Amino acid sequence: MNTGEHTYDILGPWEGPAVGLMDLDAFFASVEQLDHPSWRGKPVIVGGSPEARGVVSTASYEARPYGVHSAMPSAQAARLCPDAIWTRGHFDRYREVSARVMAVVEDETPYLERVSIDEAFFDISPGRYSKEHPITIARRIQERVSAIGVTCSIGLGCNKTVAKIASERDKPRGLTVVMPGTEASFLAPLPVRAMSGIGSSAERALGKVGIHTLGQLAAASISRLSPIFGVNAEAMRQRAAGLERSAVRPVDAPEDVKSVSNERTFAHDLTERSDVDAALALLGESVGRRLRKRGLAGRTVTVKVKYSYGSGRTIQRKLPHPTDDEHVFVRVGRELLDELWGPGTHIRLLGIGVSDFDLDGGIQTDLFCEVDERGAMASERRGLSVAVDHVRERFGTSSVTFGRATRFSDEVVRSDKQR
DNA sequence: TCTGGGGTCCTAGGACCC
DNA sequence: TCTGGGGTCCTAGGACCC
Repeated sequence: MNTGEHTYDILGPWEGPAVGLMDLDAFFASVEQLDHPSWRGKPVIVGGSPEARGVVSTASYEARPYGVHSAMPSAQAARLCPDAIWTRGHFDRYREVSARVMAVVEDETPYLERVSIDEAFFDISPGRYSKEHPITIARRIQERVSAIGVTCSIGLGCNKTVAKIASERDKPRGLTVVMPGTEASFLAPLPVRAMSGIGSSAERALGKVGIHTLGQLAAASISRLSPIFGVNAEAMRQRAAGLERSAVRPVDAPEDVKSVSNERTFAHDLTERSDVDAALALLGESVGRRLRKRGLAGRTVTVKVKYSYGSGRTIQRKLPHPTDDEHVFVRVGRELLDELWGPGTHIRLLGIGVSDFDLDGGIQTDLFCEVDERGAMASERRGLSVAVDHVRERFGTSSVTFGRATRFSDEVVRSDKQR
């Protein structure tokens, strides 16, 4: 529990809305420590390998004093903290723990808005669902989450912007409360970058017109903000002033997916077109499997490339019919690649994605099979894809690989093991 | 040994239609 | 015979988030 200026042990009355933001502390690393008791109390880093141009996804609190943090290149993290325990991560397990945590919060209030695997807003305004004091509920959420084996920090305030910023004040295991009526003075001295939605680009643009703090942003004229935020200028000003009123909106994550994609940065640039095609097939397999698992079929195929000299391109094409079959969308992906490929091309990153979903993937795909001139073949291939998915579920991802993808797959495994 | 792998949302221009 | 305007679809790219 925080003992700082924004925490209150004596519960005064709470007037108006109460919104919380729960953030799981060093979540991926904490799950690893939960699952590996011998890793507890030691620096643990979840991320890509230092040899393969990886970056840090999450560093445990034991690793942070060494200067290791999220998004840092793994090579740098390995130099700073040579004794760290490294893992690439176990995302199915993280999803499982996350679901249990979210169920705890949802048990306290049905007004839950999951924003990522380790974060959620919740509305605990007195009288809306429970009459209990918001601070009482927030403390109980922290206790109940701890019982699962991970910890969380919570920010509590009158709206989402305030709750989010408060949650970052005191980690891990912090509870930071901004009492109603104090939000303007809480926000005013903070740098504009503290507010979500303002990244490096907006920060730079605001700096050029002399706006550095949220207080200055709250006091700025719309004519000064419009060139930077466009139609959102008024909303951003309101948020900076502590006046945001956007609702906590319950979202069921699975049905809300807008796109499914897979991309990879290679330890060594790809320079042979045959390797690129094989890589695309392998990336596409995972996309197809995830689409079928969720019952999604999409109409737009996107291919993404980053070249060795840093610049990147995306290119997409709309299909006549939605598909969840990688044999279909990888073939389109290869055609799109023709436009990004030329002599001497060095590819550092390659990705493929499917978006623009129809409501019912399965039925739409069957329609596709009927109208396609090679419909029978497409239907057979689909049966094969589903069968392969089942084998993978039981025996692991590397148990089945198609023709040309095999060579690429071996190379990936080798480079992963160089560490 | 400098920069990942998911995503979402917005903008802007061209094509095309009426 | 020379130029309007609105609407929608498609595509590429940028900003931002965890």
